[in-house]
Amino acid sequence: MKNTVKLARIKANLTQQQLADKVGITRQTVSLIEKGKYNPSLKLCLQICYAVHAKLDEIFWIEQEEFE
Amino acid sequence: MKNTVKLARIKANLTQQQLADKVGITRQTVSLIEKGKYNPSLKLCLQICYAVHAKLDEIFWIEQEEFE
DNA sequence: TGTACATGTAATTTATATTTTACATTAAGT
DNA sequence: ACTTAATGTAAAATATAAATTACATGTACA
Repeated sequence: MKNTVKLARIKANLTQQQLADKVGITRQTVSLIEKGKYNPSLKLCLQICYAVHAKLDEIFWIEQEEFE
Repeated sequence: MKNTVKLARIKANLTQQQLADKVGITRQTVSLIEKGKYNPSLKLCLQICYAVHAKLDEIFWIEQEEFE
């Protein structure tokens, strides 16, 4: 699950730990999501969006051609 | 997890079963997602988007104020 | 009537996201 | 050198999404 969470997080000036705290998940989960190794739930995606002031498509959209 | 999947599905002229087949999930899962009783994975959200020709924010975005 | 389609939903099982605990690496500051 | 913050990652446990099976309702249509 490729995404731009890392970029958005840095733009929001947050460490993985700070983002994790804001969202209420663990730092490990943030790390794995940024690395594209997880398929996060919609709820989590939305919470990340709120934390970094972005919308879903900015961070999580993947064109169908490059999906999987 | 409120969303507009049902609307988008009907606009795309698909039954729950047809959408389920396109996405590769069961009809029950589609029903439960439409009813907001599931918290679908990002992968599933994207596949639904592709099937109904929409983007994530059109179907799954929830403003923070009305989140949960 | 009766049959088929579309949908809602419940119980159980299975797959997998996420947590927890833990250890490693790198870079910055002392 | 030493410490600390930030990050990557692995193994085992837990939580939960999703599948499976099954049954119920309403509607349209013969």
